[in-house]
Amino acid sequence: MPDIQIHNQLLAKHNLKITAPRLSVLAVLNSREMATSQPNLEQLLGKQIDRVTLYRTLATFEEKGIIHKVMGANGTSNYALCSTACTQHQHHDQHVHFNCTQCLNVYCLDKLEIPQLQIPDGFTTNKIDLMVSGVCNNCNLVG
Amino acid sequence: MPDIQIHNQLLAKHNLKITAPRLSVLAVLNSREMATSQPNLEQLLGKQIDRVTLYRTLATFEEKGIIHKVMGANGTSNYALCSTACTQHQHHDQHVHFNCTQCLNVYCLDKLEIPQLQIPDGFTTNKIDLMVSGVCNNCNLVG
DNA sequence: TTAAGTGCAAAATCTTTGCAAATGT
DNA sequence: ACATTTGCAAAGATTTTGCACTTAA
Repeated sequence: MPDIQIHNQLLAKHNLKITAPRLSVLAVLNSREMATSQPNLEQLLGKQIDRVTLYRTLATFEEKGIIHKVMGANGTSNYALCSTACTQHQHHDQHVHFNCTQCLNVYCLDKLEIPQLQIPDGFTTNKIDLMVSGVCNNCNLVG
Repeated sequence: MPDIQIHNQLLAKHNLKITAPRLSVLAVLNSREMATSQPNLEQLLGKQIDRVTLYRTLATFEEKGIIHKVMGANGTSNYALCSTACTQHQHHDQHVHFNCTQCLNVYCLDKLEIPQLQIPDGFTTNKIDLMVSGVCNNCNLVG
């Protein structure tokens, strides 16, 4: 099935109207195998979408569970398409992320599970983020 | 030894002049056993320090290795005094943090070590942040 | 004395809000 | 037709920069 149809269905499934800006955000995110920062998205989308609409689109998508937000080590938000396992109420994003300090890309290290932790009594856990910072594969090659 | 003397020495050790704003920042950070957000610091310091000076003070302290910055799950910066083990070039902050989604405080869970990870070939690791989000001790009692 | 540090004002960013026009269903 | 969504403009918030005045050493 072509991507465009998948995206149409995805929007329809969440009672969102199928509009050009939304489809272009999905297309860009789908084309990248890593989480993409907001400024980066803006650049990739060019004038296909207004800056404000991008903010609102990302917020809506996150609420609906279509994408999830990963915080970079520098405090910027990065966005990636959710796997089908994500729902509106529970994101399945429990793997390690890697934030390259040079290209700023955020990689999902799906292979690495987040280890079990012994949280102190009285504390309730909702989410665990494990972010490794350093230099990625690509940037190490380039030098 | 009284705190003020310790703080004087700390500043002197890093070739920083001993000034009122810097001492008040140290005093506040010292009085709190958890990492404190920038807006929170501003509030706690009141008009003891200009907002811009606070930004600059925190930046200087971080460079010198006097404090370290912990990113909250929502992307805001939180600051805490470094243990004596921190140097300018290497922060020893390799423990788990807990970010309460209600009071927004960031706790250092010193007891919990960050587990060893098998990072993929070609990637270089500089820093590992493990942030648990949820509801803390206190807020669970009140809530 | 003098280099470092501070505070104010102002610029540059980043993010949100209000509202009229456009658009999908 | 009508509620949703968009884009612009403008407000708000956050962070940085410039520069003259102050202060620690």
